[in-house]
Amino acid sequence: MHSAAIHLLRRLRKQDDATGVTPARLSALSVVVFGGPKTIGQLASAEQVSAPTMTRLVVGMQRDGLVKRERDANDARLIWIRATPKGDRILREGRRRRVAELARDLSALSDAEVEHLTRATEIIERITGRAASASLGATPLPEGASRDASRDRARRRTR
Amino acid sequence: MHSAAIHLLRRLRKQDDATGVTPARLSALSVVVFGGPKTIGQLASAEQVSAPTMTRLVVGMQRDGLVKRERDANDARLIWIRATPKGDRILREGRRRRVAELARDLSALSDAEVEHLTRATEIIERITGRAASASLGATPLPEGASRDASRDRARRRTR
DNA sequence: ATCATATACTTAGCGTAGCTAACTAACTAT
DNA sequence: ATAGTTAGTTAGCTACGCTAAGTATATGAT
Repeated sequence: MHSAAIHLLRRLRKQDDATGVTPARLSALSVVVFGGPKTIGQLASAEQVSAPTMTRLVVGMQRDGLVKRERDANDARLIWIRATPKGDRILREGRRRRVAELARDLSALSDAEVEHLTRATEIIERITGRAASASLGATPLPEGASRDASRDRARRRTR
Repeated sequence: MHSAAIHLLRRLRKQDDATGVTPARLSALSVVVFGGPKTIGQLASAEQVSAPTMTRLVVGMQRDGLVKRERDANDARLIWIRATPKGDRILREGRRRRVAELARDLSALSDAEVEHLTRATEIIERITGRAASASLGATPLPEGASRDASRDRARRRTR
C-alpha cells in the first residue's frame, strides 16, 4: 500500500513537471489560486512550512511572475500574496493535465474498481484523521487552502 | 485519492524521522539491508537517482557508520556497499516502528475495509505499471532491490 | 505617552537532495 | 597501442527544509 501510494504520486507529479514550476511553489500557488489572496504567514501555515521557507518560495514565485505582493491598508506588517493572471493560468493548466492523467487511468477501470478506490480513499482519510474532502473527481491540489479564515489571526508559533 | 496518498505517506514518514536518518539515505540503506551488497551504480539505478547523487548519499551513510565500502576483487572500478550491523539494526528498528504504526491503523478496521484497501492497492499498482509486490503485510521499503542479479555476472571477466 | 511585548516578515547560514558537465581510473575491444 | 566504454567522483548549480537573529509594526499596560 505504501509502495502504491508512492508510485501514484510519482506518476501524477510528472504532469506537474510540465508546468516548469517546482513542487513546493506549485503547491503554494494553488493555495492562492483556489483560496484567494493570503498573507505569508497564512501560506506558511497552510503549507505546514516555516515562515522563512515561505518567504523564499514567494520570492521565487514572484520572480517568475506567478504572484504579486500587496500591502495591507490597516496593518503595515502584512503582505498579501495574490496570483497573477499568468500564475492562475499556469496552475489551472497543470491541474487540468493532472486530472486528465488521472481520468485516463481511471477510465480503464470497471465501475467496481472505481468503487474500491473510492472506499479505500475514505478509509485512509479516516485513518489519517482528515475530513474526507476529496472524492475521486474533486480538486486534487489545494488541501487546507480555504480553512482558517477566522483563526488566522489567533495564533502563530514563534518559538 | 491524491490527498489520501499524501497524508498516508506523511503519517508513515513520521516514524522514519525517529531513526535520525534522512529519507533518501534510509531508502538507499533499505536496498542494501534487504537486498545485500550493491554497487553505487546499482543503488543509483534502484533508487532512480543519478550516480553523483548516490555517491553523496553513500558518503553520508558511511560517515554515519551505516554502510561500508568494499573493493571488488576482479574489477577495481566497482565499489560494493554493504550495511554495517549498526545500519542493519537502525533500518530494521525503523521498519518495525513503521509496520507497527500501520498495523495499529489497520487494527481499527473491519475485515471488509482491509479487503477494500488490498483491492485498491492492487488496482493502483496495475495503473502505475508495477508488479504488485507488496500486499498489506509485506515489506514496505525495498522496491527494486533484488532485480538485476543476473546482469551482475554478465560483465566481470577473468583478466 | 512610553515602554515592553507580541506579531509579521526577512536575512543569514546550515544541511540535504536533486541535477549536469567534466574529470580520473580502469576495463574492453580492435 | 589505442580508441572507446564504464564506474565512480568532483565541481557547481537550484531547490527546499530548518533555526537563530534582526527589523518594522502593532498592541497593551502603566
